[in-house]
Amino acid sequence: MLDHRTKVGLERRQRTRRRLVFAAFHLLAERGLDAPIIDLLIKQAGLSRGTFYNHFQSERELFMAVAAEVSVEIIGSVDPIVLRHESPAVRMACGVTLCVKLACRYPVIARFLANGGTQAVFAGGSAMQVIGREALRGREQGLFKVEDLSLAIDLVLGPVLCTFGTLLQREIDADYIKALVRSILLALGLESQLADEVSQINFGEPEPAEDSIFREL
Amino acid sequence: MLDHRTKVGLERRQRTRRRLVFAAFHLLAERGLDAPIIDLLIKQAGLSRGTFYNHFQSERELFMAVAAEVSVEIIGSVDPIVLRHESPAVRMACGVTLCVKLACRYPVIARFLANGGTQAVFAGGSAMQVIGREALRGREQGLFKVEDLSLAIDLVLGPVLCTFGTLLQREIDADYIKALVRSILLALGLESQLADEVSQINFGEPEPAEDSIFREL
Amino acid sequence: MLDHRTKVGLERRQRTRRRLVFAAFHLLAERGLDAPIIDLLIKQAGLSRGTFYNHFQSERELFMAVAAEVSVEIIGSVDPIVLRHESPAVRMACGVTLCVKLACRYPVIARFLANGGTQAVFAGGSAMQVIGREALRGREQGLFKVEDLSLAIDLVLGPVLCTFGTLLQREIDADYIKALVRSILLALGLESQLADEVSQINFGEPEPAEDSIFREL
Amino acid sequence: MLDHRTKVGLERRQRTRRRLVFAAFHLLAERGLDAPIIDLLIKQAGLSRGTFYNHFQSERELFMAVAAEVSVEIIGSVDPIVLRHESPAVRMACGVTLCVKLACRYPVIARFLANGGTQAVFAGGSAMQVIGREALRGREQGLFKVEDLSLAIDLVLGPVLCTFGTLLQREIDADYIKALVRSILLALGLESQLADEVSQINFGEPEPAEDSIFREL
DNA sequence: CATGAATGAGGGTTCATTCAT
DNA sequence: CATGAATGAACCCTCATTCAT
Repeated sequence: MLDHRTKVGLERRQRTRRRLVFAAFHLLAERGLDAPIIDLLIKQAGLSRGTFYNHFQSERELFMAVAAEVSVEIIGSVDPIVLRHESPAVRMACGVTLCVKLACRYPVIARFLANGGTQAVFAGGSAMQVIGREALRGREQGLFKVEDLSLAIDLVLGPVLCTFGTLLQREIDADYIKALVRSILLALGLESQLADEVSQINFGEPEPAEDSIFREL
Repeated sequence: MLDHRTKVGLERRQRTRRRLVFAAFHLLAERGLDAPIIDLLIKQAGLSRGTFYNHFQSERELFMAVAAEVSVEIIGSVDPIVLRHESPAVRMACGVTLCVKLACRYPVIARFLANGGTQAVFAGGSAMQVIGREALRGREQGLFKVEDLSLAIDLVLGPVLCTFGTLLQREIDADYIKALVRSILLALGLESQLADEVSQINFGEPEPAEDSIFREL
Repeated sequence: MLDHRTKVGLERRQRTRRRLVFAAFHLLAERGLDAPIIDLLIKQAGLSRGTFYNHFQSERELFMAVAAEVSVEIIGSVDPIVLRHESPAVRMACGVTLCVKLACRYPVIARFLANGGTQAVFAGGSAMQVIGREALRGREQGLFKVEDLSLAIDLVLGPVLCTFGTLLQREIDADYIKALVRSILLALGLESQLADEVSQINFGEPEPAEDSIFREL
Repeated sequence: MLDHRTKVGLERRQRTRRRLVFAAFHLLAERGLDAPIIDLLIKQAGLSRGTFYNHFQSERELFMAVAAEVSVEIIGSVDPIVLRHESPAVRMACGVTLCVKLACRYPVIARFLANGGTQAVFAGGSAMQVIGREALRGREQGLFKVEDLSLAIDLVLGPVLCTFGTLLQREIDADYIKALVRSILLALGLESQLADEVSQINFGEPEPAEDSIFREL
């Protein structure tokens, strides 16, 4: 009996928290990471100030939660598909392709990360970890030639983040993405012919969760 | 007589404005582009609130002025040396190398651009123009293979901006820069062997003006 | 339970708002309608800056609220007594008499309206409506001879506002008011003998609410 | 020789001062008596800040100078014509008529006095003196019945100032002015028939000086 | 645990006035 | 006597956070 009440309460709490993170993500994407959002946030979420502070001790904490959630959901939409492949080169291509496709389908992601830049990526964290993982394996297998791991990450992350900026200003199509992927693989030192082949693979679509925070308001 | 007075006044005005831009640049780099800085700014510049608003109608206008000045001074320190070379590949290598070296010598530049990301680069403007110029020539000469101009720019700008973030966290040496340059040239589609050769050239040092805003406080 | 909490909150809010309007009215009367008053206002009301802006979006909005409240309270103190009479001439006499008496008892009213002049009266609004109402009826009954309604209003409002200025500089007694009333009625075209009679009526005293904003600080 | 130089200098000084008063008058009328005007003022007058402060010690002093000048010029445009008549009643009618006509021709006057209300009139000063003069004579000759001099002034000034407000909102014609004059005379206690006759007199037009500050910019 | 009224430090901006040239 | 760069007190307003109910 008490267990039940506790459980119901916890679920409700989680739902409320999610509503806040969802609304905050869209507001931060739209208005920038330093914009004041609490007033609008609680309005959009239909909650009171007090409730907000019951869930997050500060605005900063909210931002961290959003960045983490964005990170988790991107990885969650992309990595399971990436892991179906073996070769680090294919995996890297797959990851980049699906991330950009995801951002095309939900431009709010591009806006959030373009606005937030480094800050947002670092706060989220896991992106770098995943890129690093494949960069390392690729080097071990002699596919990639870049020695320095952090350089390898920059070579992937830099163009992808810039592409987010680009796709907010004009349509980008499958060919654009393929060219981007090919260039990134070349930058990492993959042989030209391999890069050509790998960048031509069709990786399907990213698969965000049903109730993803990326969905439109 | 009147000319003299006018001239003295104008010079004075220019000096004051420069003091403001100088101090603002360092503060924005340190505290982020959205941080409130006017209070500290006028304190550091040793000027009054009113003086600030005699020179800039708003904080935003100050930011634009700083971004423009940063852009002008970077280009001014780098482009004259870049233009001594002929080949677009060499020029691109030279430009990237000198920019990163400049940021190594004056990390405040890295901080400003890493913090400001896209915003700061766009506001300044000229960087993209210069990259675009060489990307175009390189393609015309069959050196680079990337069709889309904005993609080419992203492939250069992205890794460089990320490198600015990296050099704030740890030392990066000449080899790191060479590896970066080589990767960027590869990404643009330059032949592997050429990329190797070009990235080995020694481009000397950037030459910022004596009274550059980059100098330490 | 929830109703109770809501009700208590609302009452509290209303009390706070009233404190702000009250203090603002006295400050505006003392220092003029264009004077900066927020600092003193919140000090006198014992409230914080934020509270002020929770109740009024801007200083202008505060002024409008004060003007409206002044208008409502003057009408509320005077009109019920005016309406006990039938004849437009008597009503007009009654209204003018009671308004001037009210201003004599609470010179802060005179100060507010003398300072604010037209602006304050217009913003409040209702004064002109009430005067217009009686001017119209008086003309319909052939008592007043002034054709143009706005002229009729000016003939009443002008002298009364000037009288507010006068009573701030020297005492004015019942006879002064009677002379004023008589002159206004004559100006409107009332027959001389009637004007004499009507201006001799004793109209008692205005009856402001207990917690009127007119009361002294 | 020196006399000549001195004289030329003084004349220049007077012209400069006049330019300032002229521009200030129009700005104050347009933007209100509490509006900041110095920046625009010196711009419109084509003078420097320093020059302004060579002529007026403070903004307040400028305002006083403008109010005085307005007063002098109104009286100067109207009183010479008023004094052609003998009867206080006719003179009062003449003065009111010409003042209102003047404000119709130069609405900037109405704006200045409507905005400034009592303040502007008092600061200027002389209006009340002239009205008082005729009110007194009229009473001595048994034409007017109002005992209290300041009440008499209020009965004239009040409606006239209100009329200034009215003429800013809609056209007023000769009949409107005649009705206004008639009402004012009645208010002062003039016999009805006389009031009718006097208010029908055609008083011509006010005669402002060639270089009056009232002229359009 | 929810509510929303109240808080107040902190920010950007204005503008009358001064003063070195 | 003219100039206009510089001054700084004073102002309006925001918004993250607290806390009594």
